[in-house]
Amino acid sequence: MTTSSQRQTAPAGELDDRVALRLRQGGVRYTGGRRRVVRSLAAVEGPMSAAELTERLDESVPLSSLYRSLTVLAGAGVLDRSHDASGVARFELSEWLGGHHHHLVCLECGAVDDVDLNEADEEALSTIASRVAVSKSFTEVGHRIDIEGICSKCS
Amino acid sequence: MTTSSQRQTAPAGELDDRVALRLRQGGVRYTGGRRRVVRSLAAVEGPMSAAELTERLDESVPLSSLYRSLTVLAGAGVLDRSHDASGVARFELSEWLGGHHHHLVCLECGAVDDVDLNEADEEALSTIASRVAVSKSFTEVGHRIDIEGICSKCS
DNA sequence: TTCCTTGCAAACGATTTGCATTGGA
DNA sequence: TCCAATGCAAATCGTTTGCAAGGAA
Repeated sequence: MTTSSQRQTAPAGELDDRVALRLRQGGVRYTGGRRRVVRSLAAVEGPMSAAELTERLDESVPLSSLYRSLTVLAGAGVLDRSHDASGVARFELSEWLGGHHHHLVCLECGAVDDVDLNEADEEALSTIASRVAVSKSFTEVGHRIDIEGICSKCS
Repeated sequence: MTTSSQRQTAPAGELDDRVALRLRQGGVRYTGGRRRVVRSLAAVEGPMSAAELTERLDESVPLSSLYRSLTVLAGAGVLDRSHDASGVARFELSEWLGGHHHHLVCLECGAVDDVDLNEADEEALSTIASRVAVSKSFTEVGHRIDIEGICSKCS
């Protein structure tokens, strides 16, 4: 359930500023607990579960509080929530913070790796996605390819 | 949580035969209950939850039995399990039975619609996916685009 | 003071499992 | 006959919520 990759990472301070602004606009505080959650997620690649997050946060945060932070952050659009193969919720920075990317999902160990496409591929994909959306009278908000298979560790 | 679309549907009998063979090879029986599940899923577009399935199966099947059927069928590779926005499991025929397709996910009502790509787009997408997989030493088993947005009913 | 946030414990809901019964090859 | 499949009820487990205490504006 670990992950690795490379991605353009903005300075930590700038990240905090952007999140703080967003939360303020939503009328909620950017408290220490929420800040720790955001920083933890910014430090890893791939979405994390609440359980994994508590391990990373040395100071033991009660799960209920953690879930509340995650819920608030997701509601404010700071985090994206998805679900792994076993249905457990996983969180990652939203695209406007963490960048647009896709997922490699290992069917063996469940690890999720982030990948960026080169510009040409990304554009080709976006074109396909928006064409489909239009043909179905669907208002596209985003798209993502999930590539399923077996990661190098498991094969 | 409903859905609509078009897709090549094989004759019901042939579907049963293919599933029966697969299950026999896996050493499990193709019982009446399992047959009803498979037929229900073949009759709709988009993945269904266990709860939705019980409604469709007039004869009231206990949830526990239904879940056992779904687990067996997914384990045998007859069904694919995914999860909706709230983490509830949804099942659909595996691609070798139901055909390769992609999903339009409505962020408002949660409906999932199936979409087929034209040959050219599908090939372009496959090429991108396999190129990514290779570059990450990942053994690709499959891929799918999820297009998120607002469906025509909700907008 | 006034709300928002946090802890703790209890409540929830989807899914799973133990066990006894039923049913098909 | 014999083992897989099924029902029912109880158990799990991730996640949510009620309520009282703590904190920031």
